[in-house]
Amino acid sequence: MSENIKEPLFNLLHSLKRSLRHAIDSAEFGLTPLHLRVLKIIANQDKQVTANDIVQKTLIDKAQLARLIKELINLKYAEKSDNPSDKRSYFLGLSPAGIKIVTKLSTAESRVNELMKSGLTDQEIADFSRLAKRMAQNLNQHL
Amino acid sequence: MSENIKEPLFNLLHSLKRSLRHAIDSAEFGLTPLHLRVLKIIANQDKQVTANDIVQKTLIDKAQLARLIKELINLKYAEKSDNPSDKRSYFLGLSPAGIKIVTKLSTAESRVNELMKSGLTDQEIADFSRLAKRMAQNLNQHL
DNA sequence: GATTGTTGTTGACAAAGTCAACTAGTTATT
DNA sequence: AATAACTAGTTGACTTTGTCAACAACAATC
Repeated sequence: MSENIKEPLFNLLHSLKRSLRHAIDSAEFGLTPLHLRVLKIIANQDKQVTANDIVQKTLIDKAQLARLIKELINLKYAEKSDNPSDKRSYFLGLSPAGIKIVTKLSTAESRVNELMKSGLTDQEIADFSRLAKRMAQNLNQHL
Repeated sequence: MSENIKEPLFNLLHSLKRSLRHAIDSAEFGLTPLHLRVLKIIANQDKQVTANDIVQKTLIDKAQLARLIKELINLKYAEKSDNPSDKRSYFLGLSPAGIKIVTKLSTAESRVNELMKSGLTDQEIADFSRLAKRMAQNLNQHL
C-alpha cells in the first residue's frame, strides 16, 4: 500500500532526458531540448498555434516560452505571422530550416522511444501512457 | 505502433514537481526539493551511505551532489562521519533536525502520492512502477 | 467608455544539471 | 617498494529550466 511512484519516475525522466540529449545533439543547431520540444509542438499542430496555446498545452511558464520563441525566431527556425482576429497575439510557423530540424528530431526521438520500450508489449506501453495522463490530471485538477 | 511516451511523461513530471513544491513548502527550511530528495535517501538507507552511493543510485551529477551535501551540513540537517575503510569518503547521517524534516516530508509526500494515484488500482500502480523502472534500465544500459 | 481580463514581453532570480580540472586517497602492476 | 592507473569527493564556471511580478497593448464586458 502507498507505493511510492515518485522515485522511479524521477529516475526514468532523468535517464530519458540524458538519452535524448545524446541522441539528438541539439547543440548542433544551437538549440536546447526545450527548444526542440517547442519546435515539435509547432510542427505537429494542424491549426495555427499561438504562444498561449503552447502555454495551455504544456504548462510551461509564459515568460519562459516568450523567450524561447524569440530565440527560435532569431535563429530563423520559426516565424510569426499576424493573427487577424487578435492583434495582441500571432501565429507560429516553422521555416524550412525548422522543418528540417523537426524531421531529424523525429527520427532520433523514435530511436530513443523504441529503445526505452524494448521488451514491453504494446498493451503495456498504452497502459503506461494512460496512467501517466491520468495521474497528471489528478494533480492538475487540484490546483 | 511507436506511441510516444515522452510527452505524457514530461507533463506528469512537471505537474508532480509543482504539486510537491506546493505541498511541502520546502522554503520553510531553506531547502529545495532536491535537498529533500537527498535527505530522504539518506534517511531510508539501512546501511551507511556515502556520497558516491547516492550518485550511483540517482545518477545525480557528483559535483551537484557534493554541493548539495555541503549545504545540508551547513544547515545542520545532515552530518558526516568517518568511513574507517576509506579515508577519501565518509558516511552520511541525519541530525535530529534532519530527521524531523524527513518525517514532515513523508507526510506531505504521501498526500501528493495518494492524490496522484486516486482512481487507480493497486495493480495499476505496481505495473506503472515496474514499467518505469524497466524503461529506465533500457535507457541506462545503453550508455 | 471605464473596468476587468488576456496575450505577450521584460527583469530579476532560483533551482537543476553539466563538464573539466584537481586533491587526496586506493588498488593494481611492475 | 615505486609507479601507474583508478576512485571519492571538491571546486569553478556555465548552461538549461523554471518561477514570479510588473507591465504594455489589446479585447471583452458591463
